[in-house]
Amino acid sequence: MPPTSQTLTAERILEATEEVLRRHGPAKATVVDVARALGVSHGSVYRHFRTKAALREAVTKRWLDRTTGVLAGIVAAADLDPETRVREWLAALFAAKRRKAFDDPELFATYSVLTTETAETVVSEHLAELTGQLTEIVRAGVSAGAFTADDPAVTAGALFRATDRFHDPHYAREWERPGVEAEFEALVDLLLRGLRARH
Amino acid sequence: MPPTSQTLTAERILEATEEVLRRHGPAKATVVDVARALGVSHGSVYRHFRTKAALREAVTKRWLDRTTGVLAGIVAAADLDPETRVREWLAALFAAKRRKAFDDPELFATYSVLTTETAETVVSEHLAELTGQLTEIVRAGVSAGAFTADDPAVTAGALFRATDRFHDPHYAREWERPGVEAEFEALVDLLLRGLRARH
DNA sequence: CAGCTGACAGATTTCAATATCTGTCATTCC
DNA sequence: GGAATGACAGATATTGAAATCTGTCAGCTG
Repeated sequence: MPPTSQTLTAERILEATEEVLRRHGPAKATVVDVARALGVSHGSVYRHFRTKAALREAVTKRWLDRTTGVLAGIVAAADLDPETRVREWLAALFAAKRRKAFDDPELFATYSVLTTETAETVVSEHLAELTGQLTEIVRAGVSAGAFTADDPAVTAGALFRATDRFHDPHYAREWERPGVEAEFEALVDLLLRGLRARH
Repeated sequence: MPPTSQTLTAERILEATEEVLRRHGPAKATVVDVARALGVSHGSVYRHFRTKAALREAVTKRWLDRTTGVLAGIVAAADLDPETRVREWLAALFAAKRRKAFDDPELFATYSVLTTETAETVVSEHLAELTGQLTEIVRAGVSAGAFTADDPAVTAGALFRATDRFHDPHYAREWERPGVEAEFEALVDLLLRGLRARH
């Protein structure tokens, strides 16, 4: 490992951590490994992250935030009609998760483990942000008269939970089974029928 | 342990196995323990179950079937209107799972582990039976003109998956959080709106 | 003097020897 | 003779000693 004599930043540590996690998996990735990969002593890593848990938490948050970013675009697309936006947002969420799980199964498994062991707050903030985005879309649909929803936040929560199977990593194995696409479509159809305002 | 000199049946072995699992948990429950509890040699257990896996599978099936039995009653109640039947069936499923998880958390955890390690077929047959029951109710609702559903089996599948969070043991921790009841109601309301036939 | 190092104590993990368990089957028992 | 036993081989789990890791901090370095 080259001693890469740049200044040591939190960002560089996170990159190295991700690399170490990819190489060794969550069980065997150590702070010493991360330090070695950066060509520094492990004491230096502790200057930027108080504990190993904090480091893992930060790298997990980074990973989760990447997905959030992708979806933000659909929330912003206010020109589309409400139904299409809900449909596309849910489809994009499913597609994003599935792509991650399929493209690099080991890294996905690694982060699945991290999300279960990491502080509750990181994950629940991630989920809160996602349902927040969905609430935004539902609210716009209600304003436009396309949807019926007493409380958009509650309804968005229901939509999000109803589609758990298609974004919760716990179900990742199911995502490659044939027919999932159809199951997803059938569920979203049902949900959108329930969401539609009666004329 | 008294040597209980009754004839050794598969049923008695299953009862003893459940007891041993309750006492020792899934990781430490051995066939030798089961035999000891029955006052027989472990060779006798192997006369009734070819492998330890088969024994665990049988005891798991027994446990799953108990839930299925409870719900069958609601399917049979053809006098209720379709919406009420769907609502009550889903509520009964949630209630049954939640009761099991709450009344005896350790045994519930034990069986949660067993269902993940046990042969895929036992669990998927259980799920198939449940969605079968739900299909029955949806089909009756369509016949009565109360529901719209191109294919009742597909729709029932969507309903079942949409409510995963409220019956999949993986989410058991969520079931004691305050507000779950409301979340459940909101979701079922949304689903029933989607299911209703347009007049 | 701000950032980094490396030695250190206590916690955790690894590893190999030991003990227990699974599954079989020749023999015993009723 | 049908059911149960218990000794056995190979597989799996447990244990405790040694190695590694986490987190701290006094001191070095540029």
